[in-house]
Amino acid sequence: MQKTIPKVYDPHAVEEKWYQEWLEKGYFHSEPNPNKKPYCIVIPPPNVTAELHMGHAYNNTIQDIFIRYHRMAGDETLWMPGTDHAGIATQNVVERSLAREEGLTRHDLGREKFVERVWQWQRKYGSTIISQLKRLGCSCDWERERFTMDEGLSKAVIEVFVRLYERGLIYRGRYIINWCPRCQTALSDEEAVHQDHEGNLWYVRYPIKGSDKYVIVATTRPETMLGDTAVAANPSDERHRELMGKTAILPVIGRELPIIADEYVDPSFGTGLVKVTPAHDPNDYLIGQRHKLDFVNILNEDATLNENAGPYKGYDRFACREELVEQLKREGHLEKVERHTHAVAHCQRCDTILEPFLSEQWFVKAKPLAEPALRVVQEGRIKFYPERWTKVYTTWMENIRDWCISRQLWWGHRIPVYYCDDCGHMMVKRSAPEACEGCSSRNIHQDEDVLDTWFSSWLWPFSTMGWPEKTPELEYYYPTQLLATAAEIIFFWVARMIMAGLEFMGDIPFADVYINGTVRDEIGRKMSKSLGNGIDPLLMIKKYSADAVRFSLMMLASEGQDINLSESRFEMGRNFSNKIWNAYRFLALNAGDIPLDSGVQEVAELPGEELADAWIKSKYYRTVRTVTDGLNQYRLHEGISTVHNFFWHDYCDWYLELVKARVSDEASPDSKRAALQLATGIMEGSMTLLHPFMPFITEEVWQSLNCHHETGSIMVSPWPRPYDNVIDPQAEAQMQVLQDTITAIRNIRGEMSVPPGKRINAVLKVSDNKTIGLMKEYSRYLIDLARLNELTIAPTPVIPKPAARAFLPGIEVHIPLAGIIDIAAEEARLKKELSRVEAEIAANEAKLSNEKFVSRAPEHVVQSTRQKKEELLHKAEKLKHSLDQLQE
RNA sequence: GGGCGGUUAGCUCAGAUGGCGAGAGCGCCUGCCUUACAAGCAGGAGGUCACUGGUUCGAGCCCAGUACCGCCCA
Repeated sequence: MQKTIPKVYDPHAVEEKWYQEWLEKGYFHSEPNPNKKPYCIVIPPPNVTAELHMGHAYNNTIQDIFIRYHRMAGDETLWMPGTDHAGIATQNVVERSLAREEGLTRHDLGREKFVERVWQWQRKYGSTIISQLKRLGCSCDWERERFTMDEGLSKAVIEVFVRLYERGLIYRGRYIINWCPRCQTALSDEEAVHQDHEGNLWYVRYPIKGSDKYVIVATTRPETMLGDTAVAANPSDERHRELMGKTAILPVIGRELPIIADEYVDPSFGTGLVKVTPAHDPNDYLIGQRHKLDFVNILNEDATLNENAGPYKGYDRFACREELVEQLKREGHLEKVERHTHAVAHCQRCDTILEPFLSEQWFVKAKPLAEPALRVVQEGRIKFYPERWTKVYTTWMENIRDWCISRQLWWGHRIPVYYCDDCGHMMVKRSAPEACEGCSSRNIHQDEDVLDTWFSSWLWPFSTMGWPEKTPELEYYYPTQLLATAAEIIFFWVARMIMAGLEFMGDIPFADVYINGTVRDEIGRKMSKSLGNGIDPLLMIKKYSADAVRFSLMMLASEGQDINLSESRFEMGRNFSNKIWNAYRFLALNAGDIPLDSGVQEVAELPGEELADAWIKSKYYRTVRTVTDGLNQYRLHEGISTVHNFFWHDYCDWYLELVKARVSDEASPDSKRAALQLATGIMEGSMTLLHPFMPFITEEVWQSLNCHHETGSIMVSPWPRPYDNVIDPQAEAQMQVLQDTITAIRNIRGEMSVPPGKRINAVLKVSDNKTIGLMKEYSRYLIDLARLNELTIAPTPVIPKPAARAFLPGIEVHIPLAGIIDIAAEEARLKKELSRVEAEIAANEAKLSNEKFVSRAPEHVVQSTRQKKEELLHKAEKLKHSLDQLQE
């Protein structure tokens, strides 16, 4: 015992130390290696502005587990990391700091200087989340870190834009898009977040021209009436048939509105008559096109009203609504107001209410790209885990709409389109043209807009590997094996990567998609900044260790289910770390200088003469099998909970307890060495199985164990091979008999309040000779773990009286403790057991007396029911007899 | 309105292809600083598996419907 090992595991220095070591040794780095099978995951690139939250911690732990597992399993494993330039989010952050610190807007600086500021910001803060991922233990290949605005990735973006344009899949057009008046940019449909709002439904009277009658239209956004250019009803709606072809007069403005018939109108909504505002509603826009209506835009880009709004010019949209409703009421145009809940689109980034806005934007024609992307999923070439997300994906793909990709921002990839100032000619080019192709003018300007950030991240699985160049990386790692991400970006990202992969690489980007659940707070609410209910993973890592955070998250998460989290959950991981540490401490303290290098790699080959040895090996290889299968089938929770259970309960509670006697000072050096060798081998194997989940403590323990380590690190050591032939049902059954006997004695001790330190006598009446042999051979197990003094094992021993008794199949346990037994307690204990047994007998009898059960249930089920009933009857008899004896 | 998930011990959750005495961790009760670990050890209490029908010899699990909670889409 040379060294002092602290009783409590201290993770802080350990985690720091090993991460550095791994980095220095280059274990995270991968190079194409034709001798090995590639295994590659591309990280869902976090926003450069992001700070690590629990969702990141969860998602990246999952990825790291698969990466570490496959690296150990012998694959050439690459985890490709990087960050995303996050156009709107990043521009917002920099604009805010500019305003706060210098009182400037981006317009004060001008585009070029502003973009330079963003780059400065990115260089300064962009690595925050990367260093946080390192703290979590992520084994990404940092030498390959990428950023969506890198030169190479930017080149890929331009290339893709040009190719799609040339294929006719990118077009510019004037359509209704989602407009954020605060960010002052267009957004894609996916960036418009719908929330239910308690609003009103205003019923407004529009006079009919040349009559004293009026029509009543219902609207949730009365201010848009200023842009109305028609009134419409469903052609099948009898109520309004005679109105068709007439003209209504728009109040306030006085514009004449044709009354038209259109299938789109829902007769059950409001009065069955709707106002049509083609420039401010996507459905009305389509009606407008069908009926060749006027498109009257009434809004400025900041959502104030423009000159088309007549008297309301210059009003904010909401002030206008209020005033306008007042005016309608005053002038008798307001029929009634109803409460009405409806979905309102908000900006995903800033939560501002969006406006459907008519403007000129760039779009990707989605259908031709979606068709093959739909097919590869339907054909099972790409699989979703859990499987149910397949339907979410296919439904979206089947109803896909064109993708608005232009953004009125400065931070991002600028659209590679150039216009001649003289002749207006438009050119789509990989690099800026010198002169106009049409008129040779040199007065050329580039499109002001940038591209949606997702227009670069949809290329991520191959742009990070050097596309459009033909690189060895693409050749070797593409398609990748796994994408692990959250459900909310299936549409934004997963679906589009599949489209891009097929279009530009001619192959799927990944084979499996693992969709992890959402991390929620303890009462099931999504963690969010505004609710302030988030738990900071970095803080948790400081308090409980990265291993504990990873372990606890995985213990809580079954496949794809959401997890409700509270800080106390991390104690689970901390406690388990401490358990591991102390098991190690036990071995180290006992081994001292004894070299434990057995010269063999596999636990299966380690000698072990005793039943417990065969048993623990058997349990260990069951665990290897379950964990390995679990990892291969994306059942992480099953994997980690199996090792946890094995290590804590089989290994620590039983095996190490049994080993204690074999390593005591009285034991022979040989037996001590053999026992420690196997105990250490199992420990080592357990660390290996745990390593993907808890990389740090497993490395620390593995390095500290006094045995062979030619690989230099657990993270590059081989994953345990399953040895199903070492799984030994007989040893397990025999051990189970001993364990049950020990537990029965412990139960009596507990119920009788016998102090743990006090040794007691036990008499075992065992009917079967084989079992007698077993129990005699391993009587030490009983004596040590049940804390016995004298132990009698015989077919017909002298049965002591009074005694506490327990009955197992073929075994009677008698604890003769005259004077210590509490007769009343024993009676209560036996009665309780008897009533439980009797209830069970009744249940089994009911089954067996059912003819259909006997005739239709499989033979082995009937058999085991019969046998169970027999055993229980026998036991009940014994219990009754014991109760009678107590009276004596 | 359409789709999906959830409802199992006080709390948070496991329970492939229906055959258990329905499990775990935390919490609770009892006894223990038993020389690896009190972040621990031993023992124990606690559940009509949301509800209603159905299929089946047999349902927590399969089918239909209902209720509540949550998410996605329109």
